Amino acid sequence: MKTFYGKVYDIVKQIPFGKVTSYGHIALLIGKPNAARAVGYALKAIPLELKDEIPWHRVINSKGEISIKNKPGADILQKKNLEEEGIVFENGSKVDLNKFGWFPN
DNA sequence: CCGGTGACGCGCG
DNA sequence: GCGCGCGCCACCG
Repeated sequence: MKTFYGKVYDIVKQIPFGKVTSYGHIALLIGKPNAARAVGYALKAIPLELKDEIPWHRVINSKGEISIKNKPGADILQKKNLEEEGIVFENGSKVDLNKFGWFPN
C-alpha cells in the first residue's frame, strides 16, 4: 500500500504475537519520525473489515501505556487483549518495553 | 490555503 | 516523576 494509512497498517500487521511497539516507532519505520500523531489518527480510522486483521492493540505510546482517549471501553479492551497475549501491566497500567517491546529497524 | 482535531513525543521546570 | 507547552502529520470541511 502506498498511502500513509496503508503503510501504517502493513507495519502493524508485522508486530509479532505477545509484543508491542509505539506509535512513534511505526512513524519511524515509515520514514517520518515525527508523524507519531498521524499514526494514532490512522489506527483509530481502521475500517471495520480490517479490525480483525490488524493487531491495533499491540500499539501503545512510548511510555508503555495505553493511550486511547474519548473511546470508553476501547482502552479496556486493548489491555484485555494484550494480557491474553501474555503481556504484563505493571501497576495495572504500564508495560515493560524492554521485555515486550518490538522495535526493528 | 487555513483552521480545527487527535490512539503522539520530547524537552523543561 | 509529573504536568505543560509546542511542534509534527494526516484528514476533513
